[in-house]
Amino acid sequence: MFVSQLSFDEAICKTVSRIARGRVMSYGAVARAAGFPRHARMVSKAMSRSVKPLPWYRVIKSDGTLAFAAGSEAYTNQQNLLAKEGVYIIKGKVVPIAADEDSNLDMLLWGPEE
DNA sequence: CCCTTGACTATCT
DNA sequence: GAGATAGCCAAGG
Repeated sequence: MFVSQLSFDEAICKTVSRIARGRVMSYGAVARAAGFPRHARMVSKAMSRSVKPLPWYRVIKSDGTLAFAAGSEAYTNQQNLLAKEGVYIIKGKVVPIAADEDSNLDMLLWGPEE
C-alpha cells in the first residue's frame, strides 16, 4: 500500500515538530535528523502533505534565508510567525534574538541530539 | 523513458 | 557576499 511514503512523511514531520520555539533548522538538517540525507528538497513536500499543524515556519534554508520569494505573501507570513517567537530577519537572514557581535546563525541551528 | 520542477546545498568565482 | 554551477531526488507530464 502507500506505506513507504508515510514513513518518510512521518519521520520528517516528527523532526519538524521537535524544533523548539525560537529555534530554526535548515531543510537539509531536518532531512538528516529524520534519517534521510540528501532529501532536503523533499522536506517541503512532506510538510505540505501533513494534515496536522506543524511549526513549518521554523524550517529555513541552510544559508539562513527563507525559502519563499522575498516579498511574497508566504515570505511575510513566515517572517511574522518567526518574529512572534523572537526570531528576526535582518537583511534577509535569520538572526539570533540577542544579536551581539559574536553571535551567528550556527547558534540557531538545532538538532534532536542537542 | 526522457524532461522539467522545486519551500535545497555545497562549491567556486 | 552575490551570482553561477553542478549535484541532489521524488513527482508528474
